[in-house]
Amino acid sequence: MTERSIKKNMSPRTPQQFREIREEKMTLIMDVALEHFANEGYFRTTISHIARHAGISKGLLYNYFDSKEALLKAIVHRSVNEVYHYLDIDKDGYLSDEEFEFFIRKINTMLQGKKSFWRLLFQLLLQNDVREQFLKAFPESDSLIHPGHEPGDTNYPSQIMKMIKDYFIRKKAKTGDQYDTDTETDMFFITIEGFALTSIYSDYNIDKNEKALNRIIELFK
Amino acid sequence: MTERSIKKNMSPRTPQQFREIREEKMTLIMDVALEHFANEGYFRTTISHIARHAGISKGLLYNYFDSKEALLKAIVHRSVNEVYHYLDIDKDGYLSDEEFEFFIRKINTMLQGKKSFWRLLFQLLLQNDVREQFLKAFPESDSLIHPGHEPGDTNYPSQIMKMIKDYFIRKKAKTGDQYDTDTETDMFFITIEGFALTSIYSDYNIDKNEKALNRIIELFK
Amino acid sequence: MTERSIKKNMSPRTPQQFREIREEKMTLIMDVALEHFANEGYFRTTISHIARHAGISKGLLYNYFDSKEALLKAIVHRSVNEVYHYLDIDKDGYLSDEEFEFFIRKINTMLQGKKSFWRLLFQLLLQNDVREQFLKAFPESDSLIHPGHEPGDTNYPSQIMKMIKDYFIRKKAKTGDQYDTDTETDMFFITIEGFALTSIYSDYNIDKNEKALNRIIELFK
Amino acid sequence: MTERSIKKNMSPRTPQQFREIREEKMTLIMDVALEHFANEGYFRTTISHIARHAGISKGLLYNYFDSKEALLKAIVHRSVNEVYHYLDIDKDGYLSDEEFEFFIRKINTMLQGKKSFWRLLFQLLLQNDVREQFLKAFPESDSLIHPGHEPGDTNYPSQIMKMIKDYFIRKKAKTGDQYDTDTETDMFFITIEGFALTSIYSDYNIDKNEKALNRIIELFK
DNA sequence: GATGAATGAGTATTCATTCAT
DNA sequence: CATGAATGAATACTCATTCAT
Repeated sequence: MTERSIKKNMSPRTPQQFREIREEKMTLIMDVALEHFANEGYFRTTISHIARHAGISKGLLYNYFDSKEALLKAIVHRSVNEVYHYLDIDKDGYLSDEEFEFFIRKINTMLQGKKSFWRLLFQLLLQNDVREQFLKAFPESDSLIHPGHEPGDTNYPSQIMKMIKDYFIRKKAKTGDQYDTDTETDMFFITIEGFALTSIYSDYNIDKNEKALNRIIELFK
Repeated sequence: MTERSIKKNMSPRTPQQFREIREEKMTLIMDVALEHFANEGYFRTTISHIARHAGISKGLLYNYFDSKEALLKAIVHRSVNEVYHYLDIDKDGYLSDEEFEFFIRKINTMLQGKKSFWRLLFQLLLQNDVREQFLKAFPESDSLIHPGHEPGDTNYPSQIMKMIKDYFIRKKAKTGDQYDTDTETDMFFITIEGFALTSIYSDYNIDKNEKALNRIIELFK
Repeated sequence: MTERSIKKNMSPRTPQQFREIREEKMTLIMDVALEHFANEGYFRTTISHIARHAGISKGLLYNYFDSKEALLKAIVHRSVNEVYHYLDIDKDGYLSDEEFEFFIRKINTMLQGKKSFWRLLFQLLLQNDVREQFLKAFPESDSLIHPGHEPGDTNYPSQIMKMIKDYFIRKKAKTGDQYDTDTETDMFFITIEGFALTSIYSDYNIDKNEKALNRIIELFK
Repeated sequence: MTERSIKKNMSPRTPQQFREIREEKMTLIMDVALEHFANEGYFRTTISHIARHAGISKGLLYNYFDSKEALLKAIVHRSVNEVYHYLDIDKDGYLSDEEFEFFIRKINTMLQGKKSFWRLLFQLLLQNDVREQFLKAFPESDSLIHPGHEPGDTNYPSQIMKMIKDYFIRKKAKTGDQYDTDTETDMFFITIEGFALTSIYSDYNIDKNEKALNRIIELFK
């Protein structure tokens, strides 16, 4: 009995098992990479570093991802999709009055649970050329991140932007408030962005976060 | 008398002239570098690239700055000092009611005039380790950038934070508003940050900016 | 069965194999580097040069050694350890009369076999600052290289120094010679050093070397 | 009266004064350079460093010396000439019995007074290729440094070597000692070299030096 | 699937030397 | 005579990526 035949006798993995191993490893790699990309920056993080911290070899990493950039894109894709799914944006694109507060709280939960990702995303988007590429790859994410960069934003009303704007139009009609709906929509995004930026630091105070969140709801609901 | 014979006056440059040359070149280099660091990111910007765009040799750049990182630090130092000076924070540390609106508009002017710098600074500060170094180097800048990382902010009341808080305390006393002053201060910083982040993109709409600015003043004044 | 199908056995290298490859390559690099460092000097020897002569890429060299200086240090460490081991200094630290001649001949053998290393070491140690570092790294080697820098050598009697001194004390007692033992020890080291310096040139005459060696034994035995 | 005419009125330097200034500066530069070359090594010492420590500009240094290598050569030339002159070798090339002890003491004085130079020279000569160049430039210095590298040294009997050998021939004839004159000459050079190497460190003990010196005289006189 | 040795193109950095003033 | 800004060729070092096993 050769050594080889011994190996043959060990219960071979099923295709299903292979797929599971693959996905587990990919997730592991992406998690480790995200953490380092976010904390030390994409360029300062080396593939060797990621592989070592993930407990695998560089070669294997390249078995899963074609390149460092592909890894980055996979991470962004994954998280953006999660965000979309989580925010339920595709569903009906309508934000009822009852849903508004819930929506804001959802955003907060999302931020808290994925601080690293947001830190990374902000870093990337602040580089003009990366940002352009990103917007091409995720045209829908535009207003998720920054509202109205396009000169004349009515031309590119992304779904989420439209959803919020509709909310403020209805609110104005109902309450008789005198604000300009476009500006109010912008203010809402500005506030959310400021809130996001402030809260994605690991050492940010959780109490302050909650209080600010309540205040935001108070202001815009 | 030919131009050549004029040149023949071989009197050496005075120390003053040398100083001027130095400062001019350093400013040039820093300006060029900032632009590239901000748009393409620190790591993707090469020293060769900076030198070429500044119209000098790589060697000369190293005559003025010890390393790429030293160049980055010099840029940050310069700009932070300018900001401090511009915002006049050291002067009296007191923000009268009349000054409040003026202060916000000043912030806006500052942002518009130094978009590249702010884009760079945000990128850097989003990296946790860089941010720690920065806070060590500019302890006072703490709340200028992000308020309240310290658990219990009463322990580290930076001057600008204190100045704004005092403003809201007085406002509350005067108007009888029922807000929590700490939270209102935080909200102010959150809003300013969101506003900053939104407005530092080169393609950001100037009209929207002005409207948002007015709304912010309306909300907090 | 073609050669190709044999190769198709894709079993990965074992850790043992990896270790062997590593050690072989490190030895190769160090050998090549030593030769060039010794002959052309540390600074005039470029990493590219070493890599080319070792038949590897620069990158690989840096896979094994962190820097050019680390490579130099590794070489020195390796050789010094070999010398220590070869001279058997740690063993009993006692030099019997019978062993004395053998000891001198051993030194000669060691010099002849590692001329490059000694040429390099002498070069390095002649630089005061390098020498200080070296003495910190190898405190025991002190008298191996140069005896008596310390004012009052009784305070720092390194093992080899002590061993030789003891020999001359015994010799004096036995023969009734009237020399000062400290001075005789110094003279021995001085002579050995002069002998070493003279014999480490590749073109040095082997006959003269043998004659001088015999004369040294005659003088000090 | 223009500024220029004022300068004109200041007593202009005479050609003689110019020459003196020139020589003073050159000496200063060479002294500073030698010190650094010896302590930190030729390659680690930069021109900027030398200029700064000499209190002059780099440009001026190049006014005096064509290149870094030219500076090194000038230093070596100067010192070798001084050594020759000091040892009085050209004079008659004859070393009487009375002169022998004086000669050895002279060597010692020379070593003590120019430690840096000797440290530098040893460093240079230990590099095989530099050594070759040196021997071409100073053929006479050969035996000053190392005796008998040439295969069959009778072919290249340098003056100093011959002088010493003659001394030992006479000594043998007079005393009836049974040594081989060639070997004794070699041993003398070996001992002097070892003595030199040991004593050129700044921290070498002066007492030990004196004792060793006396012992050498005792041994070879 | 898994490993880490090996590559090489790229990048920061150094420093002797030149030159306008 | 004197300065130090300016150059550019050389060199150390990095790191994504490939590949044999």
